[in-house]
Formats: sequence, C-alpha cells, structure tokens
Amino acid sequence: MEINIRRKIHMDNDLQNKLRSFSIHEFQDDLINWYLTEKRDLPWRKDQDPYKVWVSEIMLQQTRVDTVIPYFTSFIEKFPTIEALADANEEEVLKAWEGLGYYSRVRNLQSAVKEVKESYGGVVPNSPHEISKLKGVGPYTKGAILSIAYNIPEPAVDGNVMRVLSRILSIWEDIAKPKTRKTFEDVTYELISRDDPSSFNQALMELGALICTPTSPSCLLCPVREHCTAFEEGVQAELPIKSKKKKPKPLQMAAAVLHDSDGNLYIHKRPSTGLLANLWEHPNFEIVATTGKTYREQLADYLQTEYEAKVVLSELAGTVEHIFSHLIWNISIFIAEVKNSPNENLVAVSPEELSKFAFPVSHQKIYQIYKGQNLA
DNA sequence: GAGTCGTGGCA
DNA sequence: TTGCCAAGACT
Repeated sequence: MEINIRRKIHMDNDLQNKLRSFSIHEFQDDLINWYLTEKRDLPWRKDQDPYKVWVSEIMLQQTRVDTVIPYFTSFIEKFPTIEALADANEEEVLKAWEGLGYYSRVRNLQSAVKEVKESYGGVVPNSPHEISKLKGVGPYTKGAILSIAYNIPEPAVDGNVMRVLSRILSIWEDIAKPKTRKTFEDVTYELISRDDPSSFNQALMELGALICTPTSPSCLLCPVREHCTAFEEGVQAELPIKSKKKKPKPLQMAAAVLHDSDGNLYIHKRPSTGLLANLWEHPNFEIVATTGKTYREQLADYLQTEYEAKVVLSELAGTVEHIFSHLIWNISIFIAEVKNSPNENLVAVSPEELSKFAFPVSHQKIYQIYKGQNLA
C-alpha cells in the first residue's frame, strides 16, 4: 500500500500534461550516463563524506566552482571533521573563509556543526525534517546533502536546475520569484532517478554548468537534446525567464589606516550581525553630505568621538571602490597617526599579527594603499 | 515577497 | 564600462 501524503501541488495543468508524455526513464539514463562519463574531477567528489558534501554545498552557494576549490581544500585540511570544526576557534574559522564572501554562511555552518556534534552524536542527520533545522541548511542544501551523501531521492533545486528544466519542459515562470522554486521541486520529484538520485541531481547541475549555460548553451553537445522542448522550438535562448534585480545603492565613506609611531595598527571588530559580521576593519564611517565639513575633518571628528583617538591625518591617500550585491562603497582613504591611547573599541596589532585577523576584501585594499604610501 | 548578505569573472 | 551573474538562506 502506497502512502499518500497530501501536499500542495505547484504545477499547473499544462505542466502536468507535459510530464505525462515525457520519457522519464530515457531522460534519466541519457543524463546520468553523460554525467558518469563527463563529470569534472572536483575535490568534494572524492568520497561521499556527508560533512565534506555539506561544506562544499555551503561554499558553492552563489559562488563559482573555480573560486571554491582552493578554499574547500584548505578548509578541509584545517577542519577535517565535524568534531574539528565544532571545536575550532571562531577567529580561525572566519579567517579560513576570508575573501569568500557571505560570511554568515560560515558562522551558521559552525553553529550547525556544533548542533550535530551535541544532538546527533556527530553524524549528519539523514532525515529531511532534522537536517532542515540546522542553521544555514535551506531547501537546496537539504536536498543536496540528502541526495549526494545519502542517496535519498530529494530534489536539490538551484539556479542550474531551474535553468535546465525550464528549457527541457519550456517553463515560462520567473525563476527570480521565490515561489517558482516550488514548481521546480515538484518537477524534479517527478523526474528524479530512484536508482541513483545522487548522480541525477549532480548531473542536472553539471549539465547547467558545462552545457546548458545561461548564455549560448551548447545544445549540439547536449546529451538530453532529444528531450528538450525549448531546443525543439528554438527558444532555448529565451529561457529561463528571470526578472532584473535592482542596482546597488552608492554610499560615500571615509576610512583611516590608524597607526602609532611604532607602526602598530589599530583595528575594529564589526558587530556580530549584519554586513560583514564579525570581520575586522580599519576605522571608517559613512559621510554626512549635509555638513559643511570636508571628509578629512569629518573623519577626525569621528575618530575622536567614537574611539577617543587624537590623530594627525594625512591628505587624501587614495580611494577604494567596493561593490556588494546591494551597496557600493566609495571610500576615501586617509592615513592617521595616533598621539594617545584610543579606547577599547580599537585593538592594537603589530603588522606581523595582522594576518591572523579576517578582513573583508575592501579593507585589504585599504591596507594596500597604506603600504604603498610607506614605500614612497 | 522583498531586501539583505560578498566577491571575482566575463561578455 | 556596465550588467549579470554563481551549486541560496535568512529576516
């Protein structure tokens, strides 16, 4: 007796009809056979260790494979097991993520790993309900870990999967809308191989990365071309539908590379929530356009009131532009020598110790300007 | 649902 | 140069 779980269906009648006439098993075979032959040799594919699969999936969120590879390798060397990551120093973990972006990912990962150690005996849970409760594990990552590490037929719908399947079945929904993902989860649940869900899910993503690319897909090399309704109609370049995101908002900032006469640097730890949480930075603030004061004067005032720092400021030493997903920082850089002891909101660090602290890329650029000035 | 949260690569 | 991303999750 088959268990009938009543759940909402996110497919319209047209899509359900397409699936009824779709050659599911032939599609699975063509896709998986291609994957087994052509898949890339990636470091997280050496085994099915659920921990390594987990780390790789978190790193790969919104991040390119080529970028992730060196981070994954060194991260696993430093923290080879769930136990190692759970017991690791937070600063060291953040340092291992430095430059990779979306830093809340690694904070959530370590938090979740501690939860697995304490509540699940160090074994990544293999049930959808339990794994979903872990911090940072959303619908995609849940399906990816369950299918890749445990070979459980759960959909793992990412941008690749939505692009590929929107073309295969000519689905004209806007993939930028959150609710559209549910449609593709329903579709994937109908299509996924029960014999090899791991290869099936990875094959869909691999196809999206190598063949069914966002622009100029290589349809003539595609192993599932015969199943693709968009190719049949010649509309593969029109799919998927994706609405535009809005432009990032520019902000004018001023920053000081603060040092004393011995060359020690004074740095600040950002708050534990929000943008670049827990990372270190050189003192900086957002310029107020309405005052009559220059950036340099505003910066001196800020260093005094925020850090009780009496400083001698250089003229403008350079500028740094840094683009986030939703913001653009235009930072004017000044060099500042402190003449007193600033308050406890700043930490004094020698240049040699600086490499132990995790900085966002924007503040690495700021420090480079300071080093350039010292050479001149 | 819309906004927040990084970074580097590429057409 | 500008836009658009690339294996999303959280609030």
